[in-house]
Amino acid sequence: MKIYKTPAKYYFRLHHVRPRFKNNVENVIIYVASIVAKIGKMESENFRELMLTKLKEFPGNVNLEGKTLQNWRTEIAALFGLYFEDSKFTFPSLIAIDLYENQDLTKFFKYFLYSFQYPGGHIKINEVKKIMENKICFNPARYFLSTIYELEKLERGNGYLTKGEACHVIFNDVRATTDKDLKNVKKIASLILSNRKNKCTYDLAGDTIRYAGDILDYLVLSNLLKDFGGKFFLNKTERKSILKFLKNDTYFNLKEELFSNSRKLEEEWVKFVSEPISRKIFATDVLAFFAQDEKEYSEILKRTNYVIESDIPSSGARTKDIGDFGENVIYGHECTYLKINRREDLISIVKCIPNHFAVGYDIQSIDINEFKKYIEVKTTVSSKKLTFNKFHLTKNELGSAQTLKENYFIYRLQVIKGDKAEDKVKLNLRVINNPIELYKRDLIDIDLSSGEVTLRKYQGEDVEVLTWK
DNA sequence: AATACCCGTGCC
DNA sequence: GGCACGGGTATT
Repeated sequence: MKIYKTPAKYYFRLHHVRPRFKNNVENVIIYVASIVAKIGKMESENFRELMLTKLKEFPGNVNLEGKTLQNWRTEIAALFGLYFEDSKFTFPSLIAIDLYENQDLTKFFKYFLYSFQYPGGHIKINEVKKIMENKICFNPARYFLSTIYELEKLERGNGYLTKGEACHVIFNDVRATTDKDLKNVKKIASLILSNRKNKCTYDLAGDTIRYAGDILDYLVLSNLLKDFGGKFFLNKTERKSILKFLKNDTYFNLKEELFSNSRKLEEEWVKFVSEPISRKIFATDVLAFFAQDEKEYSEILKRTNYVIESDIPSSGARTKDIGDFGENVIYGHECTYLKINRREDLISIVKCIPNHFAVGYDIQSIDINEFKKYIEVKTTVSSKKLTFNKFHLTKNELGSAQTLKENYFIYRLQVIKGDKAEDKVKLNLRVINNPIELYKRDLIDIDLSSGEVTLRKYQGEDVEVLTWK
């Protein structure tokens, strides 16, 4: 057994900020994005203080040192670009606002990886200089995807990458990291194959493969790769997004003046990272979570009236969109509930209300005792189950909650796609009835001016999502 | 001197 | 073996 080492003359070790919340990255990011998006523009000094307070409030952080919390604050900003400062104020980035508005972590990781590259504003200027001196111009997600794409061609569809290969053959080898136009991908792929043929192993110790491994993990979170026991394969239902990555030849323009101005560098970087968001180049196709391959996916697509394997009656909404998907699932849930309880006569009363009516709820429904229900559906998309306990109600929704009282319901639906290839999509539903009453009884918090709801003593009622059989 | 990514080290 | 705390250390 030989250990493959990157040849010394090609070796250049790249690094990025190691998040100190890897196992909980989705929860932390959605928490921070919600805070900064809600604050908007704020004087930097006040913002820093507020952010430290909020990070201390994050579950498990009460006893952390001030130094550690400062590290959280700055590293979240540096790596994920959720906010940036000018000389006086701190602003939320577009990537944070988009996450806050759409509650879609899968999409968030696509945007993050689409732009994440070297050189970039996520590391210190002296590190950037070293990277420039070595002529590195490297978008790791793009390069990993291209390599797997090439391996697929070479191996008749059986293309995958391991963390060791990603690190030692790509991430730390300048033949890959200086390969701006992907001219060497074929050679890199062949090298990986010859290493496999020669049964080479890789040094997997601790931090060595940490950085490249993180990128592969983020690619899984963004639904572009599937992890089959340490072998990372392209997700066949995400062809369109993968092709966008392969075609992405935009690199960060590191102007000379940025070398002496770290704040400006950070600002330009966050702008650059957010730019694809303003062009809205990614959207999450929830149906893609339910299929294992393209064939299954196109079958699901054909049955546009249905979601999952079940025959949920459709509201007629476009089921590919997350918000519409959530409404559709809840519509099906309500109808099924009536059917199970032999009140099929009431099903025609269940209706989705188009958004432009702005009534402050998504679905009007009815219970078996003919008690009217007005339901606002809040949908999130993530890989792991979120413990996130904050959500936002608009002015209309708050108004409806106030006037409709016990008839008003919030259905919080989590679409959880999993992070292993064998994982099946799970739906998790929590129901909150009459939020204003819960607020008056001090069981939940509602900031009436911003509409932010925080679940505290009361976390909502767990309900099994019903599917039409 | 303070700040903020960097990263050694110990813990699970 | 992977991960995160909090000190390390280069930069502001």
